[in-house]
Amino acid sequence: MYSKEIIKGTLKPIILKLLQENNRMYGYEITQSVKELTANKIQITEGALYPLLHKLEAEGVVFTEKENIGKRIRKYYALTPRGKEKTQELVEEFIDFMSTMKHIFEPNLKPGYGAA
Amino acid sequence: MYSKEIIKGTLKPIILKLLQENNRMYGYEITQSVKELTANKIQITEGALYPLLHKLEAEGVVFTEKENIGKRIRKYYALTPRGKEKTQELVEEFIDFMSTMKHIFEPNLKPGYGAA
DNA sequence: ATTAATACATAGAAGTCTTATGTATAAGAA
DNA sequence: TTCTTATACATAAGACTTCTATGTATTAAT
Repeated sequence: MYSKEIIKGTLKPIILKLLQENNRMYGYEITQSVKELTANKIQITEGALYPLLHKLEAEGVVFTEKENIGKRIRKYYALTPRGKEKTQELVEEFIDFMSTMKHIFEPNLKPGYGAA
Repeated sequence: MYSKEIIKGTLKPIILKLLQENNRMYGYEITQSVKELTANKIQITEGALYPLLHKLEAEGVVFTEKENIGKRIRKYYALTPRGKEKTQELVEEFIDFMSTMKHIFEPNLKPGYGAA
């Protein structure tokens, strides 16, 4: 597990990137997906996830579909057309940002190496 | 300039990394250095920088030396021995974190490619 | 003479995420 | 069958980080 501070600011990009690749996902699925993808190094807490998903829905970035799984309700989230555009921009910005950070933290490597 | 949210959580790692490489730096120098290193994409605000430097000093991570430049006071910051250890850990964690993020955002690349 | 750059600092507000808590169903273990 | 764990949603209060705005003062440039 990474220290909390280091992860700040990455929640939204991660969620949107996952939705970009998976068409639709439900909250719990997102938490598990991130856990697996990061070998337990990042665990999204529900207290952070659900309010953010609600906010994204209110902003028109995602829309929801409810499904009944037995007696339980599952709420799927997917990107709206506008959400897809926003996500593409954010993902590109994030990749650029990581490239810049790499430049600071691994200055021995050639600039842009391994990045877009 | 990157959007504000994306930079969250990176201020401390960046500052400590710079101090690790430069022995000692003063506040304004840090802001300019980050500006140059990132081609104006990241500009550390003074309202974020100074309180953080003061906090790091209170925690024993950095110590200060004041110097008079003409009639102006310049306050240099440098890592304490303990600060050097902490910084090394944090820098390694950050590089690991970036590698994990790259794995999510550029899954077409081989894992660990270009990272430590 | 005025503006921009250098150089420090703090207060209040905004925003992000954590911790804690709550509800409820389904599956698996004892 | 009972208890625990996993699944699945949700919110409120607080901690923490960073921004915006403001303030002071010296030096360099126009």
